[in-house]
Amino acid sequence: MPKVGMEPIRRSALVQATIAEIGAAGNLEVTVGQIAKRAGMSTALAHHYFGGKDQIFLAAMRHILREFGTELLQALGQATTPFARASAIIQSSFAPSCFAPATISAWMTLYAQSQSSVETKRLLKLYQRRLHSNLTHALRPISKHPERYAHTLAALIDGLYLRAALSSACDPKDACDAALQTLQILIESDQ
Amino acid sequence: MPKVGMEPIRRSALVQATIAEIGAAGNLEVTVGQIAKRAGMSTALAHHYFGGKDQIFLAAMRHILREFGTELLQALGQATTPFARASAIIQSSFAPSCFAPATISAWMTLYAQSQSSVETKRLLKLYQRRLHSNLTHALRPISKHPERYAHTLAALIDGLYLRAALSSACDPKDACDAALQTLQILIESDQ
DNA sequence: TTTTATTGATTGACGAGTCAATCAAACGCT
DNA sequence: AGCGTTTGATTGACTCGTCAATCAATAAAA
Repeated sequence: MPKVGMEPIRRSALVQATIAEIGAAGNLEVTVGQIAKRAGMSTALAHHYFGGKDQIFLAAMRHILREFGTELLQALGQATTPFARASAIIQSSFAPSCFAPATISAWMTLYAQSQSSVETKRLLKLYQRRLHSNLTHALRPISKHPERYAHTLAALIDGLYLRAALSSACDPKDACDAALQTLQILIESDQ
Repeated sequence: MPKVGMEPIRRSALVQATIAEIGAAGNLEVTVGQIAKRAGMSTALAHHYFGGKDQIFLAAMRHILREFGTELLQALGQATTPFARASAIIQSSFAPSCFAPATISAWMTLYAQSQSSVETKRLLKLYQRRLHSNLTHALRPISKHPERYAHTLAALIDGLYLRAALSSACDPKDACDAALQTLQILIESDQ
């Protein structure tokens, strides 16, 4: 029953299916056919709307980044003190949604692909810049070295995420606590 | 000119070629044909010695891990104080050899692949366990929370490496300094 | 003559992207 | 309301390329 205005629906369905399929596979070895099937359409249609496999993957990456961005923004909105802002950034980074299998796989492939795809690298840098800038802004009123500590904390968040995501032994809660504690220590250290 | 005892030479050549090829491509989209060509032999021979593509990749990963391990061991041998040991671990993690394009790509694919390959995951966990245990051992005499700080520092190292490796803006030296400084702060914090 | 090294050629599978064709809604005209 | 036309949606079938893996054959040491 072909109706008009299918494009946004189809695109969104494909993005969702891509994320789900990446999550199920654990890596990028996912065919357009699989994605299209999960999204309930033919491969030809997927190509019709996205042009190619790369475009589909990039759209999925962008979707995840955007979702994370809005979540973070919301958390920041509720924070009143600078310290609360920094805490909110950390807590958002370890929110349950960041640990859905599909999200983890997407992040890992984002890192891996950024070596060979300029557009992927651009996306990754965008995320890193935002995180850094948010942290710097939060730390400025309460630290003597906002830039430097922002860099350290950003890296710490990424590293803790990596460990929590990849080793089932270590859970998100612990990672979050470790980051928060380090924030505390860093701030106390330059009183 | 078929001689006897070619196996170790061929295997080593293939591992080298694999790393070089991964580095050139920036990801795992590398064919057995490319690897074999670079190593100066036919694809059939590569299969003959390794059995399959996966085995070749795993051998390359193991090689990188082993190389890193010996480098670290050597640095640790020259350290006399506990603090020097911790510093040595950090400095080894940011040694120039860790930033060769091929090594970076291999690390990233290691993370990405660990989601879908149990053997790769095993390798990654091995590295993480070693790093953690080395750090704990170094920190025990100089910190009240060796385990906890080891975890934090290990994550910090990974995170800083990630950023230094992926963004050309931020170089290994800065990353190393940031880690060393954080080590200092952590230790001072529980005096 | 047995074992090891070596490869060219081949196979079989898989997957991205294309195309021509179909179908139905919307649109415009009378 | 009736009728042709355009436009977007949709797909099955197909092409073309790639690549992992295999095999049979050759060559030279041992």
